[in-house]
Amino acid sequence: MTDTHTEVTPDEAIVETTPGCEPVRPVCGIRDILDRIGDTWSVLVTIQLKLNGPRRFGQLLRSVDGISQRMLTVTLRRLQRDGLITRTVLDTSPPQVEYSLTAVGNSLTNILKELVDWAATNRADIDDARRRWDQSVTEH
Amino acid sequence: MTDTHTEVTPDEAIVETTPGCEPVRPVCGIRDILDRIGDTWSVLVTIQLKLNGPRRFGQLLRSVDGISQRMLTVTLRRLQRDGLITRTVLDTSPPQVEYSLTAVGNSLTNILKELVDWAATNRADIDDARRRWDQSVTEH
DNA sequence: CGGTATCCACATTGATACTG
DNA sequence: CAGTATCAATGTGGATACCG
Repeated sequence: MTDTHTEVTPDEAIVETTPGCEPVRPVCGIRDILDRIGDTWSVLVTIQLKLNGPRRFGQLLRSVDGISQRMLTVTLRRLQRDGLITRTVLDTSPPQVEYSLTAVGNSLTNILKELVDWAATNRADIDDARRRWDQSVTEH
Repeated sequence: MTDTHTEVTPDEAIVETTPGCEPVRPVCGIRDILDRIGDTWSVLVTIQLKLNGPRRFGQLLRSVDGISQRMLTVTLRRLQRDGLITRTVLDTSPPQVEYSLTAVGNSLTNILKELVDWAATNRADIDDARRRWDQSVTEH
C-alpha cells in the first residue's frame, strides 16, 4: 500500500458520508449547487440583496452593473427555484415586485462575503501570477 | 430621497473601495476570480489536493469522478496560471508530475470547505424547493 | 414596471485519437 | 505517465423586440 489515496467520488471525499449518494453518479450532486455560485450573476445579485435588503426588479437592474433585463430575470428565477430568494408582488399601481433573501439564502451570503473578500485580498497576487504565466507562454 | 439604494458597480458595493477599479468596466474584475470557483472541476480538484496533499496527474484523474483527461489538464493549467497550484516534474522514470497547493491556493480551500459544507447542509432544502418549483411550473 | 420570446455568438465541455 | 490536437455537442449569455 505505497500509493494511498482516497479512491472515492468527490463528494464522498468532501463530506465524510453522503447518505443516499450513489458513488456511480458523476460528481454526485454538489456541483449543481456550486453551479449557482459559479454563474455570472447569482453572486452579484445575492450580495445586492444582502447589502441593501429587499429590492425591486428595476432597482436590481440598475445596481448590478452590466446585467441585462433577460439575465436578471433568469438569475432571479434560478435563485427563486432554489429557495434562496422570495418574490413578492406589491399591491401598488403599477404593480411592483420585490425580491428578498430567504433564511437559507441569507446563510449563503455569509460565505459569499468571505469568498468575495478573499478575491479582493488576493486579486493582486493572482493578477501577477497570470501575467507571469502569460508572459512565459508567449515567450515559449 | 425616497428611493435610496447603492447606485454603484457591483464590486464597489461588495468591497467598500476598490483602488484602481473603473466604475465603467462591467463587473470590474471580481468575476474572473469567481469564475475559477464556478467552473465545473476547479473546486473538486482543489479539494482533492487539500484532502490528500500533493497528487500526481493520474491519481487526480482517478479520484475526481467523471473528469476527462482533457478537462483535468485544462483545469490544472488554469489553477496553475492563477498561482493556486504548482506543477513539479519528478525525476523518475517514466517522469511523473506532481501538483500541490500554493499558500494562496490553500487559503482558498478553507472557504471552499465552508461552501461545500453549506451545500451539503442545505442540499435537502434546496432539492425540496426545486421540486416544489418544478411541480408548480408543470401544473401552471 | 416587470417581465417573455426569439435568435444568435461564443465559451465550455466531452469524445476520440495520437505523442514524447 | 502525462499530456496535446481536433472536432462536435451543448450551454450560457447578450441584443432586440414585444407584452400585460
